Amino acid sequence: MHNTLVAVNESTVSGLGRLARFFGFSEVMGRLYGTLLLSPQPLSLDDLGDTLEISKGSVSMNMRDLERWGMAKEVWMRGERRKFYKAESDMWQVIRNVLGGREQREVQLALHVLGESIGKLQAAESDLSAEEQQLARYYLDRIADLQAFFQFAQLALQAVLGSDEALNFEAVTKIEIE
Amino acid sequence: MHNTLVAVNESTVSGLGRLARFFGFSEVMGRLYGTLLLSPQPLSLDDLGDTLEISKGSVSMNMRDLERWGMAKEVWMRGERRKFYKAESDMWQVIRNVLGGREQREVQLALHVLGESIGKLQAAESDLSAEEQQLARYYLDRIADLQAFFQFAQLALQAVLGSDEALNFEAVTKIEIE
DNA sequence: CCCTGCATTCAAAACATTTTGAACGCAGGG
DNA sequence: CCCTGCGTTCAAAATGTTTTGAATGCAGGG
Repeated sequence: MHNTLVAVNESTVSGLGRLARFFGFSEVMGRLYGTLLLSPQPLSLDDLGDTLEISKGSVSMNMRDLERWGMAKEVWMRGERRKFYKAESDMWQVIRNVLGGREQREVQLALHVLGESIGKLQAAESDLSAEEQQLARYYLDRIADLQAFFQFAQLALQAVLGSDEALNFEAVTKIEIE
Repeated sequence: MHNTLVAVNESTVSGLGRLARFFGFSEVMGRLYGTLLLSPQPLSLDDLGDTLEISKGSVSMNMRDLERWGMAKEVWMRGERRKFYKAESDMWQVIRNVLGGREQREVQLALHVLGESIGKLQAAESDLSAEEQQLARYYLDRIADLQAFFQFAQLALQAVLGSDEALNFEAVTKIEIE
């Protein structure tokens, strides 16, 4: 195949590997996604393993993750016993999958823990010495800052996730940070 | 110290450790930041090492990173030979430091590489067989999608970074994704 | 009901990252 | 000019993660 096509393919695949790492996925996942994205035809697990020079086992496991995240889909090829995959090429869909799954969970967990901490500190107030009360107030201030950050993140996520086709930033234009 | 204060401290510190991992930093960085954030007084390297039960070397290296990212600052304590640190408690400042440094670099690098790929494909077009030309067009479509994603990310980053005190999402309300 | 061609699993190996602590360097005090 | 107390460095060790490939499972064809 032509030089240029190979070079562009490689730099795109490794760029997507990099992007995957950046988002906390494995690099191989990104490379598999890139390979599928640049293939007009669906590819089998063997195709993918041969192209990227990784073992069957690794392909299998990483493809499972790609499917879990909605980044690739199985395609049935008539007359074929093997599994074939194609990339989910709607970027915004992929982004929504990731944000709506992992990131949203993180934010909600954080807000839950912070809320609990505030509750505990308020409930314990009468048990505390004067010195401890002062520290408790200090903690409450810091925790309120963290809470504001995560609340903002939650609103931003909802703005992205709340739309069907496109992102809707108008929903967050109202947010004010003092 | 009171039970509740200890518990809240621990859950906040480990939550910030988790958040740090999430953003691609080391967990210890997050824990150091959390410890400083919840301390009304600046802390020395030894204080930090004792509190978190990590070695001097690790404290030293991680604090260097925290400083590099503008998450902690050195504080001069009169009559003290040791270094003391306090957390940068303005969350939005911290966020801008991280987004403006690491993330922005990533996005710009990606846009650069994608632009180069497009250029190469266009320049090579006349060298390609009919079949290769078809593939090149396919590549150009996929790459244009990636480009749109990163351009969007760039605009979003600029909206966050362009403001002094607060975030300004109005700057991105105009963006349309088809 | 066996055989074949795949996909999946998982323990071990390879690899990568983080942590440690001993050695070193440096500044300030005496 | 040495001594002390601290910070930093860095190679080795500990730990964590990813990859591999042999074993296993499973479905469909004959």
